Formats: sequence, C-alpha cells, structure tokens
Amino acid sequence: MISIFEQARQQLITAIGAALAQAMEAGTLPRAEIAPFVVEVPADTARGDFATNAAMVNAKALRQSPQKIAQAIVANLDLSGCYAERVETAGPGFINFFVKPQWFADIVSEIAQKGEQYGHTDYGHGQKVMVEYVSANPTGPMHMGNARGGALGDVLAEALAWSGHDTTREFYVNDAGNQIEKFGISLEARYIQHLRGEDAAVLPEDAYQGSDIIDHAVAFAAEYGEQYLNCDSRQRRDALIAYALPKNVAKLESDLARYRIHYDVWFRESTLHPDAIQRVLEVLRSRNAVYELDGALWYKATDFGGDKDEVLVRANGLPTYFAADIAYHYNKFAVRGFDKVINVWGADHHGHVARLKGAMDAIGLDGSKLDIVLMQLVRLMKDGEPYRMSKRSGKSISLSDLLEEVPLDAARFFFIMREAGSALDFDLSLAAEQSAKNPVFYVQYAHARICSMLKNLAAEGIAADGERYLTVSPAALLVLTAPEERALIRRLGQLPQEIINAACAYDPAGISSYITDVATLFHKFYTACRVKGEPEELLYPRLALCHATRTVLKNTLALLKITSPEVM
RNA sequence: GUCUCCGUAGCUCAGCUGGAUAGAGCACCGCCCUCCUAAGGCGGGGGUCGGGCGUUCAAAUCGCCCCGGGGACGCCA
Repeated sequence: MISIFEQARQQLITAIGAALAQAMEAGTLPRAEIAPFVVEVPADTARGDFATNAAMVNAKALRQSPQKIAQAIVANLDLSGCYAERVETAGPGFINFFVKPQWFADIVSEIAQKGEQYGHTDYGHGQKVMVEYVSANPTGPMHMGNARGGALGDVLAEALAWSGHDTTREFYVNDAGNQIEKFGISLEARYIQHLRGEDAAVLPEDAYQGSDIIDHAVAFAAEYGEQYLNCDSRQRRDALIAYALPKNVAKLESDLARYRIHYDVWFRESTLHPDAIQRVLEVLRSRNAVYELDGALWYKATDFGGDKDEVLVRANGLPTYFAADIAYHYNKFAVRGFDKVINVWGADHHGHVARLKGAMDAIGLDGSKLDIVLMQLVRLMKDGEPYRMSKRSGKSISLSDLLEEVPLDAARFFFIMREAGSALDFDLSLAAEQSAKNPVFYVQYAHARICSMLKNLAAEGIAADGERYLTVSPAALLVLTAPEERALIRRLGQLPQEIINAACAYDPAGISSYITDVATLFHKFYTACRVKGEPEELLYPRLALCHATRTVLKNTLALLKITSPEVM
C-alpha cells in the first residue's frame, strides 16, 4: 500500500498520460512516443501542490509549443478519483495541480494509524540485499574513515530494510593473508623487545607501529613469560596472533556496538582459505581467464574491462587479497544467493571497483549486481590544523577516542550529513565544543518541544491518554488549513518516499536534510499556530498534527539510530 | 600520464536523472517571550554557481576543453 502522498502523485502521472493519449486520439496533438515526465512538488508551493513538466519535455516530439501541449493536456484531463481537484498552466509550460483539503487530512490520519510503522514500505519486495561496511582490518583500532563508513553503511542498510528489502549487514574480517602475517611480525618484535630490550629485535619499517601492538605483546608476556622466546619464529608468531587477533576482533565488535552498529554476519576471510579460493581459481582457469607468468598466476583483467592484468597467486604460492576477494564475492552471490551486494569502501579502493566487478563477470556471475559506494576519506582536523591519523604513527584518533570526545548522536548525524562522494573535514575541537549547535540538536529539540506540549496538556487533563488526538477523524482534520500546517503536513507525507530514495540512491544524506526540514517546518508551525487554549475543534486536530510530527521525527531518528529525547 | 572525487554567499555545504526569482546552517546587523521549551521564529546585507565552448525551448545541473585542490594507480589490503 503506497502512501497517501504517493497516491496523489501516481494518480496524476496516470491522468496526465491518459490525457496525452486522449488528445492524440482526438487529433488535438499529433501521435508520438510520450517522453518520460515528472510530477513533483514545486519549489514554491503557492504555484501548486504538484507540478509536471509533461508539456515541456514533449514539445520536440509533438512539434508544438509547450503552452499549447499543456492546454491540450488540461483540456483532456480527467481528475475524477484523484486527490488533485484543480489545475492551471503557467510559465514556460508547467501544469500545476492543487489537491483537495482531504489529502492533507488523510496524511495526518495515515501517520496516526501507522505509528511506528510509518516510513516502512514494501518497495523492495523482499529482494535479498547485503550491505558490507567498515570491514576494518583486525590488526588495530578503527579510524575516522571506519567511523564514517560505519554511519553511512548502517543508515543505508536501515533505509533498505525500511523500504522492504531483505537486508543483511556484514563485516568482512580480514583474519588471513599478508596483513595478518605483518601483524605477527610486529607482535613478535614487540614481544622480544619487551623481554630483551629495544635492541633485541628490529621492528620492520612497514610493520604496525601502533602502541596497541606493544600492549598486546606486554599482556602476552605477562601471561606466557619467556615461554615463546626460544622457540621457532613461526610458532611464536602463531601464538601471538592466536592471542591478539580474537581480542582485536572482540574490540571491533564492542566498539561498533557502542556506535550502535550490530551486524548479522561476521564473515571471516580465513574460512575461504584454501578451498573456496582454489575453487574460484579453478572456475577462472576453466574459463580461460588466467595465465602463468614469472611463477605467479595472473588474471586477465584486460579481457574484462581492466587496464592491466592482476596477480592472483604470488610466486611464493600465496593468494593475493584480490583472489580472496573474488572468492568472497563468489560466496556472496553464488553460495548465499544475494540479489544485490553493496560494499561501502574508502575512495582509496576505487581502483579495485572495476577489477572486482569485472572478475564477477569473468567468473560467470553478474558484476552489475555488485555496487560499490565509494566514500571520500575523512580529514581529521584539530583547531583548524590537519591531524595525523595514520595507523602507523601510533597516535591516531580511533573510533573509540572519537566517541569519548563527541556525543554519539552528533557523531552519527555528522557522518551522514555529507554525501559519501564529498571529502569530510571533521574538526574535533569544533565538534566537541559546538555540540549544542550541531543540527542534530535542532532536530531533537523539535521532538522534545512536542513531547513537552503533550505532557503539559495532559497535566491539564487534555487528552491525557492520547486517545482523543490519535483518533481525530479525517473530516475534523480539515480545519488544518494554515500555510504552516499545510507545509508541515506535505513534508510529513514524504517520509516513505524519502527512505526509498535514500535506499535507491545509496545516499543516506538525503534523510538528514529531510529530518532537518521537518524540524524547521514544525518550529515555524509552532511559532505561527497555537495549540493550547484553542477551542476543541481546532485544538485536537492540531494536537494530532503535533503527534504526527513527533512520529515522523521519532521514526526517522530511529532509522538513523539517534535518540529522541523527550526533554532537553 | 591514466582513473576518480571536488570547486555554488565571508565559512561549511544542499541543490546536479535539465525547468518557473540559485537555497540552508554558521558568522554579522535588527526585531519577536504578560502566551504550549528563545537549543526557536521573523527581517536584512551578502553570488561572474572555478573559466570557456557546445547541446537544448530551457544549463549550477548534460558533453568537450582548460584552471585549481584531494585521492588512487603494488606479486599491499
């Protein structure tokens, strides 16, 4: 069941299409293919509740002026059964529509009826979608890029779920391969240094330099002493990895949980080694997509849109990250049967996008089912100065550090405010200092204001149980005619579509501007229209509107996983 | 060099599947609480939408070429 807002829009699309066909039938317009047109809310709603460019986009095909086409459409328009009741043409050929007052009343009723469910749709028809995000290396703490990817991926997954997709949230744990080996080497050096002094071991330049490595080594030494000092290096590294890796993964999980991110699946790369990887290599081999050179196994990326070939198995016999990633995505599609897979990656991985999609084609799967959201990296600033955030420097700001300094609600909102494709400057001092000025507070304030009103009125014995304003009839709601009331209702009606848009465009940023918009419109309504003290026939409809606004704010904040305070 | 993201008000950015006078927040100036939360509302100043050419009835939006800035181009992940 589509929303009341969308019903009005869809009715118009149908009616306009019919009117064009009718005009052609009658000979008023020449016969031609109808170009796609849009029906949308005009920037200035004084012009109309909806507007269409149908006449203008068809001017060329119909070889007539947009104004004439508009007139022909209007002359053949049948609005019976539509929310729209009045139409006029304007400007260069726009057709503007005005809806019946009933439309506004029905939207408020719809929200009251659906309550917490308002905003949910079955748009996706249960399509099986996976969102894989963060997937930070388990060799150290998460950085700001992970924090941004976490918020973006999580809200995207929510939007997909709300819009009727069967959504799986997944974290890919890179617990195998080169970086784990490097992790072991780093731990080993720190362990030996801890027991035998700085000069007893050399920490390679490309090793992990962070203090967390030292902490692990020290804790390991406290537990096992010198037991691993004289054994085989392989054995020592394995013991250190076996000790530290689970701790790191647990830390990732708890940090993310604190950030309100919970995954459905923690998928371990190690489960792909070696069988699943061998299997995809076989498939590629059978499809003639690989060759051997210099002792390594190469993938013919150039046959599948790549600009150069890629190594799958190194001369030393170890598979590359890329080989594992092909096996991983083969698993997502062929083994687990996802219809759509969305990966949220840092923009530094952009070279990997075409490669992986091409590899899906090469392996006989459909690369177009794989979508990558590339996120420009976060530049961490402090007092206007760039702040080093390299994992190696050892003094980086981690996700848990961030949450110490910035309110959680603000951090989540801040990260989704900007679309993924734009670089984000996150000024720590600013975010911490000006937290009260963060837009998230503006939105939460609107929610708290409504709660306060409802509470005050309840204290005076008005609608104490909420029944009266939750069940105001659509007919009684017709009194909501003030421009501020209408503007607010119009926007409230768009929540389901806003969520669908965010899900389809992979752009959670739209939701943050939507909710800010709703807050603004509520504050304007609040200033212009009183509730308390008005006669009952106006008081209750306005209370119903307040409550509907609260529902929209609360539901949208819930989607963003941001709290809805009742008092501020 | 190739690929990619970005360039819109003093600052941070929306708008970009083309549409009717280019928006918001912050900052600045001035108003509005005997009245439901002033963490709010109203008004004001402030713009060659980086530049040029092109497509179109219509370009901040699409295409091409420049200019300026970030990022990626490993038998790393």
